[in-house]
Amino acid sequence: MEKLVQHFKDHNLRPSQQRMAVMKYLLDHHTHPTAETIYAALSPNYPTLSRTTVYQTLEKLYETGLAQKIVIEDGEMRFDADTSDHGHFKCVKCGEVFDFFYAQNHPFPKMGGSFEIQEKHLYYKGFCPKCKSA
Amino acid sequence: MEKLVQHFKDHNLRPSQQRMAVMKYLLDHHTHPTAETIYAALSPNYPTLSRTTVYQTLEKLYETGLAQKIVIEDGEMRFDADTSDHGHFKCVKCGEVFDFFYAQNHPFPKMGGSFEIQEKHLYYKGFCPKCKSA
DNA sequence: GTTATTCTTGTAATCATTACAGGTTTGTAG
DNA sequence: CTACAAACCTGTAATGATTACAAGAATAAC
Repeated sequence: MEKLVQHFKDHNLRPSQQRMAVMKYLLDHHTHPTAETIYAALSPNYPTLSRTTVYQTLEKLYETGLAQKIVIEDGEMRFDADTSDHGHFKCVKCGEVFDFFYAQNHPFPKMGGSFEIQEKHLYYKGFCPKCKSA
Repeated sequence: MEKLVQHFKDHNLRPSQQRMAVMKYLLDHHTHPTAETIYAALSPNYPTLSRTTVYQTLEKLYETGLAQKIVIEDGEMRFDADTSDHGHFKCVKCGEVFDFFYAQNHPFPKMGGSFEIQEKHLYYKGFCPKCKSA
């Protein structure tokens, strides 16, 4: 937790209640939540919390590298505090998003020319085990 | 073109002027356009064309396998008539989306458990050669 | 303690996409 | 050829996630 506070300070961000709460939620729930989900979850404990704050906080977390944005469906931006190299699987039936991991040195297609890659995203869509058998 | 007409008929879809025009646009322009882009491009030639028709048509093309949906940024659904296995690179500066291809047998991470994968999406974000040098 | 900066809040605006209802075209069967 | 039904297209209105904005609150610096 101290590392979190320090990370915020290193980026000229204050470790406010709201920011810490959002970040803690992301660290505790590896469910790739949307801003709305986080807002709904925190709202009871932070009655004055604003949706806008959640959105702004998530954007800051993304900008400073504490979280990654996951865009699989249009109009549904999810966030993940695990910024390590991994992929996502979204079940088209239940909507749940699963992580899947691979070797650090897994070979990914290279790009010809002088493209400068900053982010790499890999995701699958289909049926999760539970929905497949149902 | 006859194949197109046949494909439509095979899926109980009529090869209407509008559908053919949208499909032709996708085949002629490998720029991963959005519905709005296509609408703007076709509108002059089809003055009565409706945005809704473009949206509905693209959805049909997706459903019948004539096109794929590309979601990289939230709120920006793009379409690609090339449904073969390939990745996309989006330049964060100019916004252009580039294709990149890889071997058919390129190894992709497998998923443990009994997940049923229907779609695979790989994309990168960064600077394209032009924007990088600028 | 005062002042400036950063944060948070709530409401209003945006904008891509979808829902809907009515009119139009196309295919089919007599 | 005619009429009915199904599929289509259109325009407007609604939706819903996200962002803009302005004002008040908290925090840091001096």
